[in-house]
Formats: sequence, C-alpha cells, structure tokens
Amino acid sequence: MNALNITVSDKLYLKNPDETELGRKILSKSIELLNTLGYEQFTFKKVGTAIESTEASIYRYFQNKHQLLAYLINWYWGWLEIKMANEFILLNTPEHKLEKAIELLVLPMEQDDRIPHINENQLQNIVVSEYPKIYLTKDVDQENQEGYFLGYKRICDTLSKIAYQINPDFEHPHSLFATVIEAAQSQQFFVEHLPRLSDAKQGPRDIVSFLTQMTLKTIQ
Amino acid sequence: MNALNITVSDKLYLKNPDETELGRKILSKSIELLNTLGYEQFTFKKVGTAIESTEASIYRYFQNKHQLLAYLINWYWGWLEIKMANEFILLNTPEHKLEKAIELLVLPMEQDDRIPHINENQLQNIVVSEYPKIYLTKDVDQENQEGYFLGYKRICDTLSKIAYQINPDFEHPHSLFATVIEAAQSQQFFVEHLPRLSDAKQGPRDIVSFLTQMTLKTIQ
DNA sequence: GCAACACGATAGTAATACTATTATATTTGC
DNA sequence: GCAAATATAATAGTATTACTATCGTGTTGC
Repeated sequence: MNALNITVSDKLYLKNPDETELGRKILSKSIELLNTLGYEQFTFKKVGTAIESTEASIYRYFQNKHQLLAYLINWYWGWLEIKMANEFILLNTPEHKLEKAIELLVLPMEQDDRIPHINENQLQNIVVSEYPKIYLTKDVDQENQEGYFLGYKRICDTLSKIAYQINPDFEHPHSLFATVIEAAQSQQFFVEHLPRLSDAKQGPRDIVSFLTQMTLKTIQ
Repeated sequence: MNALNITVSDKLYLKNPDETELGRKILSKSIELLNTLGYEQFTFKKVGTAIESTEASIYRYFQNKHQLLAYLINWYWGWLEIKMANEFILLNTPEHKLEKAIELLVLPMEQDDRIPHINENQLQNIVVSEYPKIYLTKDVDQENQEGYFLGYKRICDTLSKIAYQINPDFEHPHSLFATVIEAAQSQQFFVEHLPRLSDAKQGPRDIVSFLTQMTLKTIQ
C-alpha cells in the first residue's frame, strides 16, 4: 500500500482541498489551530493570517468552519478504516479484530509521512475534543442526507459484522459499537480533564482494557 | 416529599434565578427556546424579547449562555438524583436499581407540577441534544474546579457503588457508568436522527434493554 | 421615609461570519 | 505561444453576536 487515497464526500467541501497547495495548507494549519484554539475560538480569519492568505480564499474551499470540521473528521474515519483493514489481515479471530479496532481508536496514532500535510495525532485529538459538535446541531438531518456521517456509520457497520461472527444472536451491535466508539473518545477526554469519570489511571491501555472487556462480555 | 429543593452550585449563576419571578421566567423561556432553536441559535436577546424584558437583565443572572446551559443541565442531574433516590427505596436488589436508573435516564419524564417553571421533558431533550457542549471546551479544567460537573459526577459515583454490591472486583465502574450515561443520551439522539447507529427500532424501551444488558454483563 | 436594589431602556463596541468586487497571477487548451 | 479560463490576493462592507456601561424609575426592606 503505497498509493493512498482517503476519499471524502464532495458534499464536505466547495473545492477539493486535497488537490491544491493552498488547500493542503488550509488543512494543515486548520488542524494545528483547532488543536490549540478549540472549535469555538477557531476562525477562518485566523487560518488565513497564519498561512499568509486571506479569509475569502478559505471560503472558496469550505462553506464555513462547521463544514471544515466535518471534512477533517470524515477524513479521520476514512483513515481509520484503512488502518483497520490493514491490521485485520493478520488477525484470525473476531475477538482479536475487535480488540485491535479498539486499540486503533484509543492509542495515539503515528504520523504517516506519505501525507505530510495531515498530522494524524493532532487530528485524533480534534476528534476526541470536538466530535459530537458535528452532529449535535439543528441541521443534522439535512447533513446526514448529504453524507456528513458516512465514515462513522461505515466503521460501525464493519464492527457489527465482526460481532456477528462471535454471536449471530446478539441484538444490539450498532448500538454497542456506536457506544464503544463514543466511549473511546470521551474516556480519552475524561482521563485528562474529568478523571472522576474514568478508572483508567495508568494511561490509554486501561481504556483499551475496559472497552475490550465491555465489548466482548456484552456480545456473548 | 413536598418541599422540593434542587440546589445548583452558586458558581453557575450571578444571581439565583430560582428566587425571583424574572429569574424563573428566564429559566422557563430559555428551556423552550433552547429546544426550538438549539444552543447555537439561542441568544439572550431572543429570550429577553420573548419574555418582554431585555438582554441586559438576563446578563444580571448569567454571565453568558454557556453558564445558563450548565445551570440547566446541573439542575437536571440534581433532579434525576432525587428521582433515583425515591425509586431506589422500593427496590431491593442492586440489579433492579441499575435498571431503574437506566429507565430514568432514557424514558420520557413526567411534568412535576410543583415546579411549573421547569418543563422536565423539554429539559431532558436539551440534555440529549446539548450535553457534551458544556464540557467540550477549552475552559473545562477551570469550570471543573468551579463545580460545573458535580451533578454528573455524583450520579456516576452513586451507580458505581451499586455496581460494587454486585461485584466488588469489577475494575471500571466509573468508566462504565460515564459510558452508560453518555450512551443513554446519544442513543436517544441516534434513534431520531442517525438510526443506523442504533438497533432500537421499537422506541426507548429498546434502549433501556440494550443498556441494561450491557451494564449487567459488563459488571459480572 | 430613605437607602438599597431590581429592572428596563438605551447606547455602544469589538469580533464574528459571512458576501461581493476587482485586480493580478497562473494554468490550460488549442 | 497566446488567449481564455481559473485561482488567488486584496479590500470593503454587512448583519449579527456577545457582550459592557450608564441612567432613571419603581419597589422593597428597615
């Protein structure tokens, strides 16, 4: 796997940022600024200034910062899907596959040098800190139709099918994996900011252990 | 229980809205408008106009809309805690208590006529749609110190202690109940807006069933 | 009966989230 | 190699938001 292509639905941009130098700069700097400022304080003006371009230029790529966040998060799910597919090749039981999936969700990501304009580790932090904001809006139904959440749903489906191999009678696979994926994010956040909402005192491995146990016991 | 007092930390308001006619009007109308407009479109100006008062008057009660949302959500957790305590009196096994707690989290609430200015059902919808926004900010650490999240933490602790009665060796009670509470909210949202992320096709009872099974199996 | 306070009314400000226009630079098609 | 199309920079402008400040009046408590 050398040629590497994360495709994001074309409803998630006005002009594909992956195809131009300026577009890639926008992505790169937006990831950095979303990390340091948080979504609320993040503005196109700040990005424009930081890359020595203008606010108006960024508006040619994305309708608004909400769409840009949705783009980045979809990119992340696409990326994760590829990582999962690669790892699953070497694993022979559904149990190990689910555990590996949870590790990928929780453990820090390594930088992929084939994609220098995306800092995967920072992107993962953005997902942890901002993810629910892309669907907790009044526009969720319309954006859902436009494919804003496809990446998430696909991962949820993939994991549900693996669970089916363990126990075809288990009745709530989609609810379970939606819950596990959300918990993977929120537990990372809680460990750092609201530690009384977690028992993972020894780092992310504890979160993996909790989620893996919960997943496997629930499926049985 | 006739005298009924939900106390919210005094860091969550500038002037106690519970003690004045205007304050109660602000709460009442804010709940209504947060429901119809959503947090992003909700402004103090709109509340002021709707109750025939002014923006400036509302700023005397709350520093900003973030604090007002935090107030309402803490009120909700306080309310839920009382409801749980009342229900637990009649239940004799920890398993039944956990199931009842999940029901209270998921099933629609009835209006309590002793508190006419709070529409509990609308408030529950606000929690479902807006809850993560109160902690997913750059101010989370400071607000945590000020007690913004105490209500949530207390419920998580209470449920953890009940789980201890079932299995004192279970290692992740706080992580589990933080996960269950979040899932209770997000599954309600998903059923309505992103149904592929849930298997609860027959209404909220399905969510209760899923969460109860997950909880009890995980603790064992 | 007066001091303190609550509220309404009004004004003002900086920042945000855009939209629009024009000029210049670059790429592309032929 | 040149015209046409496109991309970007530069600038300006607007409505709204999220506040802050001041002042006058009415009400309440002591």
